[in-house]
Amino acid sequence: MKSEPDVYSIDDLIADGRTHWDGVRNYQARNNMMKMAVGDEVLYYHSRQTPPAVVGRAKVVREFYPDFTQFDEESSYFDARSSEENPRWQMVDVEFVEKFDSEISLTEIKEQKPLADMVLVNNSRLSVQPVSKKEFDWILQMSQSQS
DNA sequence: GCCAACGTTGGC
DNA sequence: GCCAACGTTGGC
Repeated sequence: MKSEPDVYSIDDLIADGRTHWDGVRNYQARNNMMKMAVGDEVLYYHSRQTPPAVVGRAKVVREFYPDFTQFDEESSYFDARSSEENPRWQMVDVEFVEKFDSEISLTEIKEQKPLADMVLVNNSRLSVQPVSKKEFDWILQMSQSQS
């Protein structure tokens, strides 16, 4: 899961303990969230920083339910085409697990041959994307060997 | 801050 | 249902 650190960083997640992942307004990203189950592990990625990087881990603690910001006219995430009866957008709740001692930059990830097929490497625009177990474990390993 | 890549919208 | 125009994301 990607977040712009200016908007909601992993330190914000540490402070909150857990949070609802509101504001996803892309169908592919939404569909990926709808596949998540309680207990699923999440890599936490900071986009739009230099360099962009995986900065830690979280886990899913509540499966998808309607994103309330879509009904809030005050919110920038408001969607007039959505209704409570027929919501377009969903969110999940995630809980903080770990902040890596050293960030795993996108540059380093791109250097790893076993990670060549990661969605992160091939479709940089998707904000919620699937990670295979192999990829997940590989990145976790990288974070442990760097610290 | 720029701009390529991608997603969405809407006219036809 | 195609595709041009537009808006957004995110790496650089």
